[in-house]
Amino acid sequence: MQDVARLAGVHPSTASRSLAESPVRISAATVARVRAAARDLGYRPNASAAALRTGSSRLIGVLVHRLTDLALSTMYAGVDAAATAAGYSAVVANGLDDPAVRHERVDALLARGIDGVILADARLDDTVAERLERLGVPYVLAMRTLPGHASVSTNDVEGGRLAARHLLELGHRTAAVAAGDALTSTGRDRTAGFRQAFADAGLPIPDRYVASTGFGVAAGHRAGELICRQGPAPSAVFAVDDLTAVGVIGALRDAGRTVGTDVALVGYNDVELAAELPVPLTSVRSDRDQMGRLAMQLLLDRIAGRPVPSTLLPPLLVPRASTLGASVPGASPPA
Amino acid sequence: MQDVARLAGVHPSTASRSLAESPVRISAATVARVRAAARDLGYRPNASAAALRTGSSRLIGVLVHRLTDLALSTMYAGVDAAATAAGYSAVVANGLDDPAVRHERVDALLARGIDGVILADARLDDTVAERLERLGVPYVLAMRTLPGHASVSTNDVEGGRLAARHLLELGHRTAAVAAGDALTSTGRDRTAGFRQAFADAGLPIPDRYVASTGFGVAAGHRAGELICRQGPAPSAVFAVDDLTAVGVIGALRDAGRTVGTDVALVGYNDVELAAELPVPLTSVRSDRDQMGRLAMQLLLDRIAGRPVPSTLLPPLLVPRASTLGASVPGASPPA
DNA sequence: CGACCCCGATCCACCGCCTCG
DNA sequence: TCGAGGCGGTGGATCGGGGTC
Repeated sequence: MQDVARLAGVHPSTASRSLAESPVRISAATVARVRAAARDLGYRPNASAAALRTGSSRLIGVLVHRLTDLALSTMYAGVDAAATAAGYSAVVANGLDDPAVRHERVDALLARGIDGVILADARLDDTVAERLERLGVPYVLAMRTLPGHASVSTNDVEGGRLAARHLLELGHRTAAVAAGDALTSTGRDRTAGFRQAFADAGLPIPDRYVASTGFGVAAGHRAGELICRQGPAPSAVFAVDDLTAVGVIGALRDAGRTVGTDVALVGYNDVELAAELPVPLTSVRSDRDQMGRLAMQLLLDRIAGRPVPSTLLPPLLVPRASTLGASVPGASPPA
Repeated sequence: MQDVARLAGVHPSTASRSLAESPVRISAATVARVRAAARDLGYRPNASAAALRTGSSRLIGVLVHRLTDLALSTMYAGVDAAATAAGYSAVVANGLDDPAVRHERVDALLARGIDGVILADARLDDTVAERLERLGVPYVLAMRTLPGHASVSTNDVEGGRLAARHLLELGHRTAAVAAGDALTSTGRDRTAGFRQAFADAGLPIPDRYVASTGFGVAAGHRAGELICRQGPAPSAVFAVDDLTAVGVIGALRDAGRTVGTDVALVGYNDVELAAELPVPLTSVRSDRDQMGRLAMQLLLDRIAGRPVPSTLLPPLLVPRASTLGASVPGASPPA
């Protein structure tokens, strides 16, 4: 800054003002001169100094349970894009769904002086959101919701219903659910919407067909195994997450059943690979890029002290061969 | 700090030194008293102030092309674990394989005063690594290599050879390659190792069977389409990345061919979902968690001014049904 | 012609921590 | 163990010069 000021022939504070987004009380000529000098010198403001002085680090924290979850990493891409555009940088922390780890990671973020947090790993049984609230740290939930906290998510109850109606229309009368984690809104709401639609059709789904083994490939495999062990075998399975669905595919395969032929399968999120599987996977699409961008936008609003509303993004069913190709025993095909 | 010092009944500078990792010239009793006071007050040192004063932000940057690449997100998990253990935080930046974007993101990282960079998106045609070198910013390459720069990666030439030998042993005499991005070491080396092994067996692979369409599901689909357009159809395909392999599966399916039955397919990285596909995918395993941890370790060494060696991790072939189940036209099955 | 005002630039104290003397 | 200075920006307070009535 000293150097820039010297080169431009002005006082450092004048240089500082000239470099601000919208310089005030500085002549256009001076601004131009200073900016040219800054460019020539390759000047880069020291973020630590600015943060110390202003009290704002322009750093935000993003808490996820695992970044290897495809749905989360695509959501994060949206956060990153919006954050970068607003001059913020994002620090991601893996919470691993362990309460102790999550609080530790939040501690580390707070010590960094982050301006706000995007909580993408909210759980019904934990207190990270409450703690942020109590500490007065701006935060917004993404992907998962929690009553009383602002969030951006897909309308998961509706998404579950969409999956169910699709299967019902195809003539299915029994279905199982790989329900993810029962302590997350995503697992709970998608499952609830699905079961509700079946119940509304007079075909309630017994609890033993609902396997809450968690999210991810391995968890999906376990869910598939549990479901296969129940008799009689359902003609359809709803997995509340696409990678979980892939695990289900593996377990069904091991049990000698073929998805898309003798079992229908619906996933959730519509990640890119769903369409490329040997039997393309029917999935409920969520707009995760939008979710991430919106979450960042809301966080900026909260940081600015504006009140923020929760937002529900609409889900969209994308039918593919994993349901369209499956036969429905004991039912006539739809018109 | 003032508060902590007051509560402990000492001078702020004494408190500061008591809170240091290994306090010097302070009595044990004082250290204990100060630390107790800090704990009671929930004292959190201001990272910006410390960074400004010491010149070290304890922040590192990680450059990836996309975090939605499963291989990279698992690698990042290793980086994150090692960084956290060492008291560092990682800022991830998506470079999107666009040179301009990458340099911009590096600019942003530098402005943050990051202590070092893990470059996981190195390309043969670009200059980010050179620039970091020139600027004197400590950095280490991960996943991809570049001649003359320290890196941690899988021995990709060997990995390609493993894939080829496996197919050769099964009796395949023709193969195509979904070769990823030709300007990355991962695409280039894996492909080179594979072709070399086929050439060594007297079965060189013509260029038209090598599709360098990039990484990822969509790129894999394009590669599969290109390969299908060539005649005669090869009995095996090697995709240099598992998600790319999934795209290949989709394209082959669209062309009426079935992986594991009439085409053998080998992927790379052995991501978790490979084993769960309807036809489990043979893949060359890379230890990406280890890769990330090691990269962080090497970066810390470089930050400390120690010279660092490049490291090659050994690949491991994991045979599954996508190759074991495929018939080999015109060849007798292996003994 | 003098008093006043306003705009552009400058001065300086300070953010919180670290470390030398 | 204490005291003080300074890391590098920031922004309120202040100053000065030129135009205006």
